[in-house]
Amino acid sequence: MALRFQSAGAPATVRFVGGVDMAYSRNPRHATIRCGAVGSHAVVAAVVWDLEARRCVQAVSVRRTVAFPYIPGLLSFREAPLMMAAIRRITHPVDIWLIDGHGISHPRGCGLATHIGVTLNLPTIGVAKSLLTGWLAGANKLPPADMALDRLMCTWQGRERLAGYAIRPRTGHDPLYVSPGNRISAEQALKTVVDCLKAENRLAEPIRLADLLCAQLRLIPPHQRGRIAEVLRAAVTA
DNA sequence: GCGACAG
DNA sequence: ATCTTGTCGC
Repeated sequence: MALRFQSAGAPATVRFVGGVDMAYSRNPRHATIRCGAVGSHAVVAAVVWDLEARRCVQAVSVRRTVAFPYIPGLLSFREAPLMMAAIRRITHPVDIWLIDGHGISHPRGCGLATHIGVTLNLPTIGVAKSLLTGWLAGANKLPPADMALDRLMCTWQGRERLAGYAIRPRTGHDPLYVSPGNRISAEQALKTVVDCLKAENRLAEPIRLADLLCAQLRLIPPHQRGRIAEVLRAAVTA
């Protein structure tokens, strides 16, 4: 099958939603390298969330040395290789992936979620916590404080278009920016993310779980395989 | 030239 | 993202 960069090819039903996130830690062998810098370590966590049973069915992690610096607009060069390594470790079926970053809401229409989706030919959704580019329809620049949901507009390749949606899962908190990564429409992407929200949290559950895992795993020395396995095992809900 | 800039 | 004390807001 040829690689596709489009909204077609979406999953017929969405039950198992994957979530991926990353965190950085220091390289134990090179105390001089700052955390997050090239040469430091990165921890990736990937989880599978069962929307029907409302539980986590699998959790994996990958740890690697960071090879590319952070450059706004080029995040996928830094994080996509590691996230894809974690995704490949998942054995449980996954209908669609939630990626911590933007999809087509990107200066060139190709954010982290799009990059991963196209490369692996998987349905992906970008779920970002802040804006990289673009604006909200109706607003000039900043999201209105009382906004519940609004269209996210973006311009790339000289054309203005709907990039996704901004939603506010918790009133008073910052919005979440949802845009298609690959093989899904903006509307389907929005619905999927909303379905993954828990009333008490700002983040969609699959990404929140991956977030939590990373926060714990980054504090564990890489050689302590037992402790890492223990944390991953505890993340899977009975 | 100036400011903005996912994680 | 990560490093960090006190501090602003609900």
